[in-house]
Amino acid sequence: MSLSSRPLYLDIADVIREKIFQHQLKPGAWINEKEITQELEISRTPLREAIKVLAAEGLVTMKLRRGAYVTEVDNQDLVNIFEVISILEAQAAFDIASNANESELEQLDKLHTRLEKAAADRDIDGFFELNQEFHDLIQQIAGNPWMRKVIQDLRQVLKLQRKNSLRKIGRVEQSLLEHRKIMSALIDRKPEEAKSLMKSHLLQGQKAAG
Amino acid sequence: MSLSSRPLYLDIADVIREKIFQHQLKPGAWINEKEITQELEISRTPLREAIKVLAAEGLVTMKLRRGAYVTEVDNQDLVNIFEVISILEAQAAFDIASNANESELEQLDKLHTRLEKAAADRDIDGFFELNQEFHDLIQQIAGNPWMRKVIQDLRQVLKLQRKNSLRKIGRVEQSLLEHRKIMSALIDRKPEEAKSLMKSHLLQGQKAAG
DNA sequence: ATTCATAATTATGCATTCAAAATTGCTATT
DNA sequence: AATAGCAATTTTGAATGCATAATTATGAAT
Repeated sequence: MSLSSRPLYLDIADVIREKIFQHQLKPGAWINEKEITQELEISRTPLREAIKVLAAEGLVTMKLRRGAYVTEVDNQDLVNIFEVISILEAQAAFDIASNANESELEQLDKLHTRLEKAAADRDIDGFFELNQEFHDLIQQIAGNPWMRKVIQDLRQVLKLQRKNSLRKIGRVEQSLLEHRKIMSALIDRKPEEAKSLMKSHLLQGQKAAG
Repeated sequence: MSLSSRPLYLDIADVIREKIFQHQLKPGAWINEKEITQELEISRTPLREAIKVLAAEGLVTMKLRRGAYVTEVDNQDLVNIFEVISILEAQAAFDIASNANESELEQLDKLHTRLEKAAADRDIDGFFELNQEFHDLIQQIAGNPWMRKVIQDLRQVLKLQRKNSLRKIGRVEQSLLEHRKIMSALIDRKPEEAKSLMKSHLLQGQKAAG
């Protein structure tokens, strides 16, 4: 075998990450190495390397001599993480309003249209996915890969907590409204407005989650 | 033995991290596993786990089937990293000016005094260390551990590039001047001023480095 | 001497093994 | 029946072993 194009531990990290997001492994749960090695038919070596990667991402927490546990985030963590994300994404929105070219704005607008459709269809899961995509596209266009990585990692940690704010009644509509305003500010090239709209949009999301 | 209070791979990560910062391992250099295992008299297993931790921190870069290399940061990386740091630290300064208590401000002031002394003594290395401490204390007091972690990781990556801006003539004095102003803004409880001073302070540092 | 092909060496990725610590289960005592 | 102490089991942390890919060395042909 082993003509794989990427090392096994990365694939394993992906599998575990998914298990965590699907809540097959819930926050606080112990990660049973033996069980996973048997299920995936691998040895403990790449599994343990994968766990270290997830620990660095903040998804799991290592305890000395007692293995790895899915990270539990409390309300204070949510507040703190949202603070970082909102500051950075607000800046990204500012940068895009200032510097993005037309085709980039068009990409955003297209994605936004799909977001509108998902909302109209009451497709909450689809909306959630597209929402993530939207925010990541903003990072992509803003063009700071380090910022993007920081936000991706933090958004992952947010996903640990499944009381997805979008499930609150009215939140999808509210969120969409905010998105529309942000899009307008970007297209109209109003950096300061885009920035403050994005910031309050994210802080709204936090309030809805908390 | 092995009545150690922390797992071996963390110690090993520390050793390699130091080697990187001391430029014993220079950016772009291949990390020779065998050499390190022999030098530290350990096996490859914890070493490889340590390398994964460093990779997650951004200090080393893995290449499939050809091992790990010390990360090389180019000028664009510097710009991007400084952007993230400056945005976040500016916010932290804002928060401190708004919310820190007297004893916290005193701690900062004390550290600042030591910074002044190092500068007066022309102790550039000491100044560098204390400067790091100062910025980290700000994070500590601002009280957002997620933000602190993000900044710590990014600052580490900055340290890869040794053309330490403080070695430029006049930069220590300039930096000190900026610090003084920041301290004043904090003590005078002027959040907006602290924020913008901190931001320009960090962007100055970037310019000096670039 | 240079280049190409091939053999030898080395390094990586992963599996297996081993030792020490932690957990669980059992027995004896009250 | 509850608990303390000890034995058995499980699990973690780390070392060793092995297969394959990558690199280097060797040598033949031009």
